[in-house]
Amino acid sequence: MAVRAQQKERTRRALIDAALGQISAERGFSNLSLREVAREAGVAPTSFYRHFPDLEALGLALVDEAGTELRRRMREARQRFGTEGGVVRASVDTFIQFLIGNANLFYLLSRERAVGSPAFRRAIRREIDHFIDELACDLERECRDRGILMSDISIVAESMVTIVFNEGLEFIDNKEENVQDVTQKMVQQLRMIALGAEAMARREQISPGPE
Amino acid sequence: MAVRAQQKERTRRALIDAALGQISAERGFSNLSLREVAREAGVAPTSFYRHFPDLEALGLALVDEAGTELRRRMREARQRFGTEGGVVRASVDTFIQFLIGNANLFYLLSRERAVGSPAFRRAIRREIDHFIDELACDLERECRDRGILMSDISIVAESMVTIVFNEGLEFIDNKEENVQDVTQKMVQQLRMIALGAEAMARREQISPGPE
DNA sequence: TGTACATCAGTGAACGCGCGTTCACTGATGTAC
DNA sequence: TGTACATCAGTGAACGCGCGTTCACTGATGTAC
Repeated sequence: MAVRAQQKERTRRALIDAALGQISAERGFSNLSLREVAREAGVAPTSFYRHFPDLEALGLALVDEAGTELRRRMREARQRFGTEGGVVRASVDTFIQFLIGNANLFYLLSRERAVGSPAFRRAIRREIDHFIDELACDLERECRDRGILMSDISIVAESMVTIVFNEGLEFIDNKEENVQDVTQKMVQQLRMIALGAEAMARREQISPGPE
Repeated sequence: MAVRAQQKERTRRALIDAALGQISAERGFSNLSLREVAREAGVAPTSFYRHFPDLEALGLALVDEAGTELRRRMREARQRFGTEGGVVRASVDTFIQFLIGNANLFYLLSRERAVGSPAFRRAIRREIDHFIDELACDLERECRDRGILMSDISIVAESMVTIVFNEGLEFIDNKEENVQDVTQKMVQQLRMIALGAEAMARREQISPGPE
């Protein structure tokens, strides 16, 4: 059973990698063709069906891979961090490394979030929500450790992720920008949000009721 | 010369409207087909070429229309505003009205920003930059009027637009969310950024040099 | 106003092409005894 | 260990389809005199 299963897995990977390799600034996932993917993977078009019922299923596999890989990187970063500055800076650095090394996985999570079949969009949204939750969790811990009060941490995390995804997309789109500048710009925007959240918490402490 | 030019313009509009009408949550601009657009517009496929050299040219026309329409709306809002709260709230309301009434134009400006030909992406980026600049201008005036100090207004404006585009995209994707909730969420996030920018300006006043 | 010619938006037929999907088949791998 | 059968990943031929694009043409509108 081992040999056959291994070979099957190898072909599956080849299909996934082929699809991933064909995504670019010009072509989104929805522009891929089954035949082209199979060709790139070095198998007959019909072989595709031994692994996925259709292209959408492959898309879901790609989204899963993208989310898993991004989360893995961030988890690593979290272990490194503590020694070299706040969560925010460490996370931004890791994130930028991710999008440089895995531009196409990142495309999948950011650009394709709002186009395609409902299942596809839902899958991406789930990955992003995951990502936001983990950031919120880190932020909460950081605030507790440093005695900072912040308002609505989950919204703060959401804003931060939005900013970082957007800036990241812009970065891999214009190759001329350099890493330091993007990092700095992201950090500045995130700091602004963090400061805003603290200011908001302070206000709420003074007058807790709205209006 | 009048009749012929009018008829030509009518057909051109029909093509533009047909293309716009075929954009949806499931299909981006890059998934449109020339024949389908022509069919929807009620002309022969070959007629398309009397108006645009290819689909990309039509895409550029759509982007132009989207940007122009959005700017027109915001300009109107700016005249209304002053009586009923800050720029931020007025802008958010107008923006939400725009994306409800022109979901497909909004799709074009937000979702398609990072996919397609370089010229296409550049055109969209230009429209968004326009939008950011106008917001920055409003913010600057508002700050001056109310004696508020803010750091890096153009970055503030950029963050705000990013947040609002992203939240807007999420909103038209999940129809179940209601307008008040989205408005409130957007305003909260924008307020956080504004407060953060003020806090940053205060810090810079105290210790002007970085590091 | 009438006439002769020019322009040009819209057309239908035709092209070659790549697509997704089906089907029956092959042959290596796996399993039972 | 050897044999007979089952499984199943990968295949090549074939299908019908919609696509983008070309071409020569039509006939209404526009222009010059």
